[in-house]
Amino acid sequence: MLYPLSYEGWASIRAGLDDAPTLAANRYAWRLIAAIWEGLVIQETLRAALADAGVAEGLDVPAEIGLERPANPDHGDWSSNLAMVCSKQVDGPPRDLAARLVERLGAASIGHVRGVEIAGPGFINFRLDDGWLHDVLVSVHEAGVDGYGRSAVGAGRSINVEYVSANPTGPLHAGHGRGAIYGDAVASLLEATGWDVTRETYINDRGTQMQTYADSLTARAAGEEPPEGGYMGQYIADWAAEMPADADALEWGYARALQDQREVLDALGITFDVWFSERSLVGDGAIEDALERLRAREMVYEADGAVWLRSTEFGDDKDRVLVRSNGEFTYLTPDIAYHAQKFSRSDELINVWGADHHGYIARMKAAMAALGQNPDALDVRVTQMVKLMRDGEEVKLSKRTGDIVELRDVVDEVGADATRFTYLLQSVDSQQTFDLAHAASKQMDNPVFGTQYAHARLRRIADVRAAEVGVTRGPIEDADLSLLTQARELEILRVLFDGPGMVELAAAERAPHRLVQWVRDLASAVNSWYQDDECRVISEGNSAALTQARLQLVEAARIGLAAGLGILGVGAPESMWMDEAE
RNA sequence: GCCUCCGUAGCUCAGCGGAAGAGCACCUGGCUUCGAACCAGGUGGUCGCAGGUUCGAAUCCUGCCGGGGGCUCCA
Repeated sequence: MLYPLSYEGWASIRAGLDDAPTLAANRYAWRLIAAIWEGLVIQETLRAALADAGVAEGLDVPAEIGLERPANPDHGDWSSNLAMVCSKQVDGPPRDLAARLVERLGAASIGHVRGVEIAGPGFINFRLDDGWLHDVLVSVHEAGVDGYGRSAVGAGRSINVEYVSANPTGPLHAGHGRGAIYGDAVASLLEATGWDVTRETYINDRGTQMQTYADSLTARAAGEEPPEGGYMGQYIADWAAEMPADADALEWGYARALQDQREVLDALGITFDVWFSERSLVGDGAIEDALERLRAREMVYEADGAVWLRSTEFGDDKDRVLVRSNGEFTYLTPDIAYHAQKFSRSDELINVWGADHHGYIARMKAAMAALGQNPDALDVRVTQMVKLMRDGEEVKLSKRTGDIVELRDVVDEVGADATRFTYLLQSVDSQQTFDLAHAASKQMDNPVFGTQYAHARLRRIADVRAAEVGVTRGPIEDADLSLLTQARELEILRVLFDGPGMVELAAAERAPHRLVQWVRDLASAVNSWYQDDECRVISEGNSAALTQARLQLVEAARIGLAAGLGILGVGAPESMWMDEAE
């Protein structure tokens, strides 16, 4: 590993590992070791130093010492709130405690730290030399596109991510798209952090809506209007025209709808490990088994000729019917069996549902609790609605479905990468306005374009421009990275430092938009750097060593963009010339 | 009525316990130089309102106001 660790807290590592009074320092020593192992070490070095200072000051040091990179450069490179958090433990204002801590810190020599100061209500601000950022560059190279941002925090745990789960009675619409791409990105984030992930979708291929769908197809095939309450979209007529005269309308229509859905999902790069058929639960008696388990636990009762689940005992508003008085299951019952089955395959479950299913969460969690499962191991994520716009006007109609916009139309109009990226731009907690024209735009005001463009620019420098002047990037060990001193060069490295933490955060929060935000930040840093004459990679005024150092930076930034986009399922193009893109 | 999401710059939205942000729009400036499909600078905000918790609240809690969604022996 490439970190010349000058922090003398190493002494405390050796001395303190079995020294009970310095348990806190001990904990930080181990964290420091782990950080060195993972390559990004500066944060834990500072934490270990702060922990030592705190322990020496007699403080009960918190398990997670607050340490962040302030947005305002006046506040230094790193900033800690330790003195404020611990001020209750001692007499006097936080700034005084901070002063004592800083004094103790000064005694140690901490790698890359040039100065420590107290600011505001008691922040301890560290100023570092640029070397810590050059270390970042090396670690990015070592990780590469396939390793950068990835970690093992979820290792050893399995998780099932269920998304899309649409009725096989027609095409997917734009609302499905949000859940589909969100679920897929969450699955990728969890994979990137070491989880054993199953991507799964549930097919509601049983029940009354299938018969309604079949009746609608049959009616259209006979040249009639669909029955009352039937499916009215133009696609029904189109598909009916394709349907062979002797086909079973339900089975044929089922296959047709599934094929249609699969095509769009394929176009978006979404593939499932498991397509779970609701019917299969009937075949293997899983529904009856689940009911039996609930009965055995005395979680059901009969009333008014129906079978009820005591879901109110687990926080639901009301008890829920499992078997109607006419003897049929409600929608809930097979779904309970399905979730129980998923729990037999994975440690944890994530469901991605549309906002209209929000009210369903409490009863499903209650059902899991009634079965003896931990309801907290079922994480239901709800995606708020999407409104489609084009040039400021709402788009409501689709060619085939009549009343809703098909996902296929979105992909056809803006392309798969832009569709994915645009859906992922915002938190799924907020309603989204998806402007089709904007998402397809080939200008910097479109974040998709700006990000991919940044990657293409880097490729152009590294592959084309360097070759034109007969330069190739050598081994990073031979590069003098200390030549990278320009503000915009260092800014790229700062953003690259944040990447792995952002992936971890985005995975933990199931919030891909956090990673999107980071990728945009990196692209923005790259695009600014690119236009800066002081940062030119290929230039007559540059020494060979400077060119080499900058080529290493180009590759690191490229790795960051490609890895981030890769986890999001968005392409990192080598070129974006219009004629090549079309 | 109950549950839930949202309310931050003119617009679209991040930030969700630590020292108010981005893009667009608007104003100004920059192409004989790695792609100006670009870049830089500037204007612009009592973070819906009122209490509370905290050394510290856009961020947590409570109540209200405004908007979306849901409350079915539908799926």
